[in-house]
Amino acid sequence: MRNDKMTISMDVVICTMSDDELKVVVRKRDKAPFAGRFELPGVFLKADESLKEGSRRCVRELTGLKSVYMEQMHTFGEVKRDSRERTISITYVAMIPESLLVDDYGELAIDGAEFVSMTEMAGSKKMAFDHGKIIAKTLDFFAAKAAVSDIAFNLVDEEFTLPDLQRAYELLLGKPLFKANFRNKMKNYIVETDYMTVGAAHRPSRLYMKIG
Amino acid sequence: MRNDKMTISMDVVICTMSDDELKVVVRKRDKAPFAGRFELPGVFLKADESLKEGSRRCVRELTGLKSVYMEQMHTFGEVKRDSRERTISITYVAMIPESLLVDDYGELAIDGAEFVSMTEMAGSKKMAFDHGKIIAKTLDFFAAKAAVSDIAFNLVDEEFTLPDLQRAYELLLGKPLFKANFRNKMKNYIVETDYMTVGAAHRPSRLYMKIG
DNA sequence: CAAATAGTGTCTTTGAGACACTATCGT
DNA sequence: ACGATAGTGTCTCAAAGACACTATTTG
Repeated sequence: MRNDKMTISMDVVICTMSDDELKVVVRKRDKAPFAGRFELPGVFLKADESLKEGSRRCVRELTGLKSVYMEQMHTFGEVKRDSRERTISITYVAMIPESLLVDDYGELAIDGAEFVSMTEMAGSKKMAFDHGKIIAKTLDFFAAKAAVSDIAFNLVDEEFTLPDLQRAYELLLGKPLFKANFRNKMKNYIVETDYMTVGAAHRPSRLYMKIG
Repeated sequence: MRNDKMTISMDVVICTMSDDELKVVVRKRDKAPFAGRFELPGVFLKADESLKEGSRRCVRELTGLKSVYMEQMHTFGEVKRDSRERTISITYVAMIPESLLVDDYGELAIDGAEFVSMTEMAGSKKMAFDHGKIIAKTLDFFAAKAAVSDIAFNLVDEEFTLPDLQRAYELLLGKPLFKANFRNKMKNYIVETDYMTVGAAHRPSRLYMKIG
């Protein structure tokens, strides 16, 4: 019986919401193959760590964050997806509120990494390897998942405004929602705090928190 | 940089509907570890085949069937899931109408394999390795998927009765459905044929086909 | 005041859920 | 006629979808 061993890469689609867009954290490759293109952050799985540990290590090494919402998304294994060597990519999705990723100037606070628009990179040749395909699949994953779960809450801070939460839902679902309907539905899952946003040139927005 | 290589096992949860239950095709192990327990059919992924090809090969070698509905489900990679050697299990789900699997006596027509109840094996210690956990996860996968897609059609023949299709939905969703409501909803996705079931000691049932 | 965004009231339409009934076979 | 399963009609209620309105801030 043949028993070919292979390299396992744990790649993570680290997503956040910024400038009314879904963004993903990427690095620019400086070596062949695909020099100059973007790649998803990834690590090689170690012999003594589980998939969850490996993907968490990837996020931790890059962002310094330890408790981040993560979920396994899909495993990619086309024979030639990496021209150098057969590599299986087990991909996880991470969702992080923007506030945890940016510095005081609103810039991504990770050396050698940057935010790029997910819709722009979905299926794009600007991404190295099959990473454009991975991002495209992530968008499908989001649309399916946001319709039946709470994942949108992972894109906002612990205290959030309803307009912000609605934007998160809309970006994940890929379609606009009616404000009044959205707010009615959310009523059951949130509680108001006593705080309001301040300083904007329009009516202030109340801050809410998630229930459960 | 470390780059540990690992063995990849493609394991397939081959499901069908039989005796008003979801059944999965398993083999009884005759060697340690877990001798005497059931295991899911699986193959080791070859260096020159994709994940899809590997999982299809598994199904083909076991059943002889070539065009079967299959979908990637989840990848399991706990360090000690196989005591002999670190093995990553990339699991696919296959759904096959019972008629394609059984002989003239209604018995599973595969040497050394048998049908067992999925609900009975979900999380059970009767399964080798973490295969009980894999089956449990498959049931969750089904419940989520059947609510938003047509996978249930994969459990019935090309021409099927509505009572049969409803049973498929109910088993996948894990809950009973109201007949009248179910039929109203299905109206848009099926067409009637001119044929009816015969011979049963009750009113005959019309055969339908899927649209699209 | 105007511009901009936050937030509410309410109508219509759709579909989920539920129940009761009728229909047609074999024995 | 009876037991069994197939199939239909219809009511209710909750949620989706849609629109129009009011409210509160800054400049």
